[in-house]
Amino acid sequence: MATNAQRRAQTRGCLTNAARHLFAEQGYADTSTETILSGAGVTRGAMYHHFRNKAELFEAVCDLLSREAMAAIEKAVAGQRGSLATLKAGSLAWVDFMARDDVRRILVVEAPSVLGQERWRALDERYSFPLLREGIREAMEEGALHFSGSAEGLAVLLNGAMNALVLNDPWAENLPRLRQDLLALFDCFSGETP
Amino acid sequence: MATNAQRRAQTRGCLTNAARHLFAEQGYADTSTETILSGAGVTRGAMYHHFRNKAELFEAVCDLLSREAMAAIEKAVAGQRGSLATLKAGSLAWVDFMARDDVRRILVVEAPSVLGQERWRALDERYSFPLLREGIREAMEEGALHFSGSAEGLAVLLNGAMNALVLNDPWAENLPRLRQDLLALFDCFSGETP
DNA sequence: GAACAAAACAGACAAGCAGTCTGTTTTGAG
DNA sequence: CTCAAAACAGACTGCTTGTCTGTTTTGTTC
Repeated sequence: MATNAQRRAQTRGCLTNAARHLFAEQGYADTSTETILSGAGVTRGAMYHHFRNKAELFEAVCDLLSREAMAAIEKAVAGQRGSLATLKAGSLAWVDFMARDDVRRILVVEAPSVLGQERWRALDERYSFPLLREGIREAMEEGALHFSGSAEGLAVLLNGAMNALVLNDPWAENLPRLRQDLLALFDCFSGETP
Repeated sequence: MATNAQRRAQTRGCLTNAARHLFAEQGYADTSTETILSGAGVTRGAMYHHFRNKAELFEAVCDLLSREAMAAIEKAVAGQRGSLATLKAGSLAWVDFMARDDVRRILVVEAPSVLGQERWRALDERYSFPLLREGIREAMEEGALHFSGSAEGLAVLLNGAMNALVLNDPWAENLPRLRQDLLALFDCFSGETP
């Protein structure tokens, strides 16, 4: 007594939910589809009806996490005034979300390899990257940010810097210090001489 | 009529050489050990005598490429005068080396996932990262670089920025522009107002 | 240089895995 | 009510990795 759309959402939800936890714990390669199936209470046939292969299920998990990241950023940005403050708040929210063990493992460590460079890039382009790029562009146009290169280029560089911040700190022990360093980096563009 | 050391070097060399090309072409997961074995002209027993598993062979390839990267950096740095110029030249050499299709695929895209975050970090720490960190420290001490955060932190951020530069440009089509943006980023710390 | 040990190698083998395939049940449309 | 399509079930297959036992080659010691 369920509509097809409901059945679909239910099955896919169970799968992505079970998969996100298992991928986060054991990584993509060490998580067998069998385990996901029994964790989700779904059969093989059902899974391959909804996803072409294991990698596509992984991508669905990435989409899920990316949407959660967006929500976290938008929440952090909501109360901010001024393009630079907004940019900083959004960036810190992104870093804090990505630094979570499960998120980091899936979106930062495994995703490039599992999805391949292009699909990984497309994922970023679909979610957080435009936010960062437009935030930078806006701040530059308002004169709150000075950079002699392109806004797009600066966005790529800062995006990578934040990624590294997360990746170079396996247990988030240095996170507070690195967050400060990131803010210091932003200040280098805002006209404040250190 | 070969010494054990020679036999060892020969077999390991054949394996890492075959593996580096195959991993670069098809990625880690899609390259079977069978293919590597026949490509290297080595048997299964020999391979597992020298490497505990496939991942350890991959790590040997990473070490090989990292050493080549070091050589490229040291060559580029050789004729430079001044800590900032040295830092810039070394960084660009690193970027150019990493932007190579084979190197990027193995060291940037696949390595974090295959080695795991910690071993990947250890790899960086063993090779290029100390060079970058010490270059930055030196430039800061000489007053050629100004940054209100820590040298270590700035090294992490810049390292990530360069990584992203490579990763966000799948076919190196924007590399010249992004190289310029990277130099512009360095200038933000060198006291030059854009 | 013979005998013994250790390193290097060979290749058959087993367990596990991803994806396929055929058949069944459930929903939707007319 | 009927037929088509979506959703699901589960057996099955070919491939892959790592292991295991045995063989060859090198090194060492007397």
